[in-house]
Amino acid sequence: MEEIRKDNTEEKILEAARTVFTKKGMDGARMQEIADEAGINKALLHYYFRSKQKLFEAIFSHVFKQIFPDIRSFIQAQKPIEEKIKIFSARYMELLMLNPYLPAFLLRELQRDPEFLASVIKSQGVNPGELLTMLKAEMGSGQIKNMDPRELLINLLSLIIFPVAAGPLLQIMFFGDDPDAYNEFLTRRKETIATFILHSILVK
Amino acid sequence: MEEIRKDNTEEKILEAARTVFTKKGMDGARMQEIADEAGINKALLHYYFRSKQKLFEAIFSHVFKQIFPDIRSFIQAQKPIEEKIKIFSARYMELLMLNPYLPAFLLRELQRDPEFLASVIKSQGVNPGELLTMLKAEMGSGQIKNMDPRELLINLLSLIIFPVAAGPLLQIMFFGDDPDAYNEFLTRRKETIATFILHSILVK
DNA sequence: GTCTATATGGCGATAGAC
DNA sequence: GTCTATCGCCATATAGAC
Repeated sequence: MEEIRKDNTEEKILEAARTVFTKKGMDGARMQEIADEAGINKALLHYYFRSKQKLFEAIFSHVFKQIFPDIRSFIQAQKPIEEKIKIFSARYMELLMLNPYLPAFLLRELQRDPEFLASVIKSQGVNPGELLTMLKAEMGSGQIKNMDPRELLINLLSLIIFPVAAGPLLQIMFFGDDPDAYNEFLTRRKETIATFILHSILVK
Repeated sequence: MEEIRKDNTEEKILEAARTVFTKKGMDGARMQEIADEAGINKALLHYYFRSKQKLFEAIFSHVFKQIFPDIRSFIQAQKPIEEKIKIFSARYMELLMLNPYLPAFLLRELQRDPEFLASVIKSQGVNPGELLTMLKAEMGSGQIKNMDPRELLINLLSLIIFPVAAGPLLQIMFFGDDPDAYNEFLTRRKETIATFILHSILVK
């Protein structure tokens, strides 16, 4: 259910703020730069959003919603666990490759203001419980090895998110600073991550 | 080979700057806060390090050296690959658990100024080539499955680094915001990461 | 709603006494 | 080497015309 981005000023501000904040972070972003990006002036930013903090919070909540999307749309309940993990990896990698700044942005800001993070989590009702219950059920039915489902989920998230978050570094160190080569590597991972995980958890 | 931290002013500044910079980042850090942490005044910071930028660069280089430590001290050449991976995981996790701010700090700053990052990498002569060659040799001798050694290494780093970098978030979402529970989880990973990896790559 | 002009505060950096 | 006092700039935020 995609929101329709209207061509009004508020939407232009939100899009500009998203661009600048995710790249520079709260501390590094400048209201002037956001205004330039939106093609307006600083005063108008304060007219629509009272302060930089308020504007940031709007962006953060939106980004958070995006990076913790509705899990049910990823994982259809009737498919076998192999399929679920394959689909989840591929879709999530695609999402991050389209928004490569998001992971590092989130990691940065959750360290800067953990209390605000906690409030966002609460207000948005993120419930990993459902996902963990599904994994536990798969373990109970003998499809995959018995383990702490949190560990499995965190392993999966690590393999997907870290290579994007650390992209600039890994690209330089392992791929001769060639963006195309690194993007190909990330694209391959859409499949290899699932393979890698499944080799570890499938009951032989 | 640990440097002896002398009790002189320069060392006090470096330690204070490290504390503040790794927690707040370059943009969020304040010279006043560093001075307070060091028990001196702002002017003295500029006396020892000309500018905030210079002080930051000193800290960044030091931290970078720490997080890309001499690999040879981790991995003794005569041991089997299973042992090498176990030792590497455990030692690296210990290092990060003692310095939980480092991963997020590095991820933040490498995005802020990729060119400075590249210059640090060059000047410090980081050579993952040696490590990749070792992995490739293990594959050639049939110990582990044939794959892109970069993929294996990046998977290993992902599983180690991400859970620390995203610690504050994962702790809230999966561990009832209990720091002790989360630390126990990380401690368990010192072993489970190696197990997880080895299940995927060992030739049966 | 949108703009220009300006107030207000904070921060990096320096001057200069000791 | 270490301090106090201060400069000068820049960023957020507001006042007020249109």
